[in-house]
Amino acid sequence: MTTELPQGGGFGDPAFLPNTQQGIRRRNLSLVLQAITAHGPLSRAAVATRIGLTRAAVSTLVDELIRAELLVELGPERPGTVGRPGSALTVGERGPVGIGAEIGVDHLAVCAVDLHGKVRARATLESDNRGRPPEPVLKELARLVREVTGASRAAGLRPAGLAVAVPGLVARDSHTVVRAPNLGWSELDLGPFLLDGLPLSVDNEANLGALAELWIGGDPAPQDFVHVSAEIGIGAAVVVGGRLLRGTHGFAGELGHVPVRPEGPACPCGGRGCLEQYAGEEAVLRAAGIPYGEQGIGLLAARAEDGDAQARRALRGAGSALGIALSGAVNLLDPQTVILGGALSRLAPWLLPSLERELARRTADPARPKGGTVTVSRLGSEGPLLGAAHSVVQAVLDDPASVAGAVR
Amino acid sequence: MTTELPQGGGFGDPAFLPNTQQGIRRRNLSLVLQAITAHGPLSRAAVATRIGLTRAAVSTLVDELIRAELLVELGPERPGTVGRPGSALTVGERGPVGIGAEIGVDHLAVCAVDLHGKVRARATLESDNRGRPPEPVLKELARLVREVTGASRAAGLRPAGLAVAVPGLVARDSHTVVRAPNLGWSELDLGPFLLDGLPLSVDNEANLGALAELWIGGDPAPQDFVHVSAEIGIGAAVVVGGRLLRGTHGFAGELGHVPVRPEGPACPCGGRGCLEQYAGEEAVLRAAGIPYGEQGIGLLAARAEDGDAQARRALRGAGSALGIALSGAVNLLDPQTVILGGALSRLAPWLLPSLERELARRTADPARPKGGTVTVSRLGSEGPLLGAAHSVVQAVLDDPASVAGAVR
DNA sequence: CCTATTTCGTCATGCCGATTGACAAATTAG
DNA sequence: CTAATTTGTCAATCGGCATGACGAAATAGG
Repeated sequence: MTTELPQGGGFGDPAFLPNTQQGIRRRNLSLVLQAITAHGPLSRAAVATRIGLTRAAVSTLVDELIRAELLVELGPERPGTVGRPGSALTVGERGPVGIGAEIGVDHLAVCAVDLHGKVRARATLESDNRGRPPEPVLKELARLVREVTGASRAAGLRPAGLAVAVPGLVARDSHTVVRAPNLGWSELDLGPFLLDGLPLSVDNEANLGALAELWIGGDPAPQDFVHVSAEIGIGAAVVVGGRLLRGTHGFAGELGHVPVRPEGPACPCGGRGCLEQYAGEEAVLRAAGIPYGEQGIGLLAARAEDGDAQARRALRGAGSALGIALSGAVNLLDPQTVILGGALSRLAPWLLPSLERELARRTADPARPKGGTVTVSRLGSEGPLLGAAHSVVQAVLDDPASVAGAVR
Repeated sequence: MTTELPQGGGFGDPAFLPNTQQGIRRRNLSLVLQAITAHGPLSRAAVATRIGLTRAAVSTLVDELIRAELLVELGPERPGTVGRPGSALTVGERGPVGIGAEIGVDHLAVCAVDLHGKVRARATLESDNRGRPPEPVLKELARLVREVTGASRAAGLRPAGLAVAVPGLVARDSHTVVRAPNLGWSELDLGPFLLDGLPLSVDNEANLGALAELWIGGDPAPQDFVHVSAEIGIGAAVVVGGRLLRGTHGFAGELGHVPVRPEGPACPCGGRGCLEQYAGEEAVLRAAGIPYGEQGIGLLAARAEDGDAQARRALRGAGSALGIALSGAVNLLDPQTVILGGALSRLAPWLLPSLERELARRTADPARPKGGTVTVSRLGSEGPLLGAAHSVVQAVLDDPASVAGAVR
């Protein structure tokens, strides 16, 4: 029998540490490192007051993190106030990096992100992966990963883990893709292809895209939001208190099947009038008079930009439907913001007016300050890839001892 | 400047403890106590393996908790296996109690709950509080509180705090009722009336009702659920990972204004076709041919029980609308269960069939095991009162040191 | 019945790690 | 230039968990 508390799995879900001496030490290392990554260069004294420890205690923790190359000393701060200026600490340029990978329907991408959140290396490969057998795709991806890890190591960086974003459902705490309809994959264990020494985690791309918003989406990054993307169907990811809500069975975020008009057209899911029937890729393209296919969304964006009335009408309709569905979510969750990500960020200019109108009038509670604001992701289609890499970085921040390893 | 981490407010939200030696001690005391309250009588060894500490460490923690009268030793366990049997520990009968109070539109109630979750004392007063000025109501409530605390002390119990459930909106981390439409109160600070030595917290009754389900609702209690109640409007409380989701502005759970039919009847909130227009008290009573008034719900339940066709039809319709709105929530959140609480639990027999039908067909994802199950609260209208008392108990469990105080 | 085995609770000891208090260093205020 | 303030570090201390051994209390097996 082991502990009863929530056992973290995958990256980004901090593992449970018992309150033993070593556990405390590890947590304190994490607190110091997180304080410094989150709030720019800080002195030891500033860290100490922030996390509630004494300066002396922080000093020893910082020493350990410096030895592990996770922190570097920048030297004396600009003295602004009375007293001896502190010595600024920041995360190292030569420490660990997280490797993120993305398997898209028409591309493969890999990147390395350091503790600063900066992309330090990347590799991309255009290739139509729809219906292709998994083996060659994964071999190509493995090659890209080796390329990026090689470049990272050459730059003095240490890859700390690999996270893969997949357009499909992934079994919790496993490397197995349960089903990825757009790729035509199912029940596929990625471990054999990608496990070469690096810790591996696999997750859904919508989840990772949302986590990217949480970690690098804004300044300050929102902690409670609904992130809507439309890569496969219409997915939403709900982040509450800085934590991704995955749902009891891992199916949270099925915004596409929220009812918009209860007696609307039948949906393959068994319901009627689901959001996907109004704002799904297929429905919108049909309304815009564009054949359903590979380049549909790009074509739609181009036509809307050109002022094509039919395309714009289609997007207005989709925006209204999204607004209706999201007003339910906003009423229920009262999030800080709603973020349009993925392909939706490109279409946002034409979706937003009708979306915001519906949302505003349906969430105008007498006591509510104002209807939740809608923002457009700055990350766009980069979200899942960056989120994957950052999930590895986050795992390092959550437990620096695991990567500092046997450093003295 | 103090710490940056989430600072708990009110009961039930564990305060942040820094990772100092004392902080560890306090957390470990809490872990020991929580393990024992949650999982029946346990031996020291069982607790140790559960929380990941050594038996020796647990021994000292248990000693401290016994000195504080929070734990008692029951003596040797029934030996079932080889080895010396452990000494069973359980929470004391003579320790602290949480005092819960409820201000309803037609009654006042106060109770005392011990660490076992048992009600040890209670006092109730029927009185129509609609539109009554707050002062006399609160004076009566204060009298009931004194009655219950007095009875508790006489029984050797120590009241550890007072939590008040109010049918309205409460400002976060304050004692101030922002507005309680059914009572006709607004901007009222309860502190002056109820602060007599006991720590006070005030919260919305729907929130406390949901927390009651979390703490004493079932065996095992669900950790992720949507709790629907219909005391003022139609409120829902979302519990995720054992934590109540309050929303950025504290307005989470406004299920009543989730759109059911986007072009339906106008709602005072500014939207159209909100759930309240179909399943709100006023709408249902009108559909059932019952005048809107004090005893409306009771009358409705009675008629439905008698087989009144119009009443049953009204409830069927409300059930469908609830099912549609909830299917949105279930698709988005993938909760373990949906709980019908408060007044809805009385009406459940006639709401459930249509509700479950809508819910099942709209959440039948190919990959989803089954549509979320709907359960009816066992607590019924007792939920908020019990939840209030339990929120105090929970605060004790979260930081026993705070109440153990200067014990040796 | 008696012994070996297993598990429990406790004790003395040790060690890890945070706290305490003091100090030199580096800055601003006056 | 002095006083005041803040920083980082050091030595000493102390709190608190780990370790290992012990007696106690049960079962298993001959």
